Amino acid sequence: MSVTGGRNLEVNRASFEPAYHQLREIIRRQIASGELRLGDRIPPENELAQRYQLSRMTVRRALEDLVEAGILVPKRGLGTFVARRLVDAGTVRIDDFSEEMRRRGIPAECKLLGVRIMPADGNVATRLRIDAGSAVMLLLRLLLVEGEPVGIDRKYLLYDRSSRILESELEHPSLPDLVERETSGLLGRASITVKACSASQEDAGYLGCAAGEPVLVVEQTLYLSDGRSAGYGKTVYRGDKHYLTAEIDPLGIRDRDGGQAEMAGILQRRG
Amino acid sequence: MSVTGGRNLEVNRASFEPAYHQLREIIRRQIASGELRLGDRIPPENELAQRYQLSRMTVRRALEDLVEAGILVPKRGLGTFVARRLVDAGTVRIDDFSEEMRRRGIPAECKLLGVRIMPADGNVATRLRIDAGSAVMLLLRLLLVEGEPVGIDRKYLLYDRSSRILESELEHPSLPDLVERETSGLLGRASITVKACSASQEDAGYLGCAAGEPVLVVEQTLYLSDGRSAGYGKTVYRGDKHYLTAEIDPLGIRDRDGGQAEMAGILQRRG
DNA sequence: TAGTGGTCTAGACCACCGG
DNA sequence: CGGTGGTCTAGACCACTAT
Repeated sequence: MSVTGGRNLEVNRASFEPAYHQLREIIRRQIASGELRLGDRIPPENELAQRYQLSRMTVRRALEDLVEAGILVPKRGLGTFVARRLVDAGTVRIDDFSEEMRRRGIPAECKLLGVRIMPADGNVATRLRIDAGSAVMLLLRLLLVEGEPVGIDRKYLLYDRSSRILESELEHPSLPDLVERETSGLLGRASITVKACSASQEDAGYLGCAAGEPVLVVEQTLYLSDGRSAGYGKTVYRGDKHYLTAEIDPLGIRDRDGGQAEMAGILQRRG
Repeated sequence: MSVTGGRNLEVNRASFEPAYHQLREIIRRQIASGELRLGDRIPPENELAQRYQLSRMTVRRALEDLVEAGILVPKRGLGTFVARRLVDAGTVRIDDFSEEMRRRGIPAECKLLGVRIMPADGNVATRLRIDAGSAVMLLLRLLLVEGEPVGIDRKYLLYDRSSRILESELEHPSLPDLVERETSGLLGRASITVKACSASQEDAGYLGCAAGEPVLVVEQTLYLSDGRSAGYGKTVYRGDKHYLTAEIDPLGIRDRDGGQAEMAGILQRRG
């Protein structure tokens, strides 16, 4: 209680928690509590080093994480400032259905309806950059929650007759999984789109709804490093049964529990 | 041409480009070219330091960026490895319409249709965690591309009669913009959902389509650090005229032009 | 000019992991 | 055990910014 007047404002060098973790959380708490306000300049790195008895490199390591998270904004020659905007836009993570449901804690199943070798139609051929009619492999899966279909998933791969797909590996395949198993070459780039459409007659049949009902469509195309396409996936979700969601919480306010800094993980991925 | 046989494999200390930038790009190029393959172990940090005549801390600074991007995976006691999976899921950035169109390079307009003080209906009241019927402020904007409406945007704010909204500031407001202007307090957390719905009669009128047509709905709720809600935005896009999209390109393969490492920016945000 | 962040060094000790 | 990455130090020089 000597210097600024708060608690938890010193770095405990005896702790197993790295010093830069501790300093990072101290600063984060100072922002969350209002002790540091949006747009404020924080003390210079040298001052923080003196204040907390750390080397400047260690102080920088602490600030680095907060800068990466968009919470601090360094300005050369001027100082480091608390961002004026902690929450701006957001990002929605696109996972394969099984993964997403696991993340959300919702019990879900995937039912493999079939694996077929078939000629590519126009859309698939365009996506895979092959001639229409070329042989492609299709994996068709029904996505269910509580036994009710919520989505129908199609994954198309360039057909290579030398490959052997193991049935046992098809339970929860993500598109990258499949492509990596089927293709030699570096999987380097991907493209994603999310849109709203009307359910086709065929999809409505799978989904147990009427044709024309709104569906959420997530498409993913994967490319190899040489520019070739490697795989195309299209997942069609019933609009009334599935949605995408994300939480943005840069200061870890939701998870605050007064305990030690176990919320450090929040910084690791911005999502 | 003394050591490993490629070009561009030395760090030029006379360059203005930081050494860690150069080493990072060397390693990235080695992965993109196949010289380093997925799952490979890269040389230990001490070896890289010797090889490129850098200190170990500088080597670590170079690797740090690649680890953050998910391209390298360090394992304590074992070494640092090229990730087996460079492209897994992806993230779709959710921007305000104007921002998103600017990013995509599509000319677009926003037309403010009105600002109203009105009682909150059930949905809005729930989102803002207030009683139904409480006064809220609504900003209604029509989103257009080439003069055609593609979306209708509603932003709801807790109404504070002490505030003065300037008409001139309402052209391209994002929800965080508005909330910050209207609310005192730290804007600390946000929640986003993306779903497919049928156009309501009212929205169909704005969008120039039939009621029941599929629409893409993006909802955003902002919270203050004390847990109160601060703003709720709902943007309804014509399903046939607007979609969300993202490109994932961890190795910068799309942008490679053979020139110097001007593609460094790719690492800065995973998006 | 003085102060700031950006980069870099040449060490150090540690925890972890395989053999 | 030896090698690896994780952390940390106490300096250094630089480019940038404001005054």
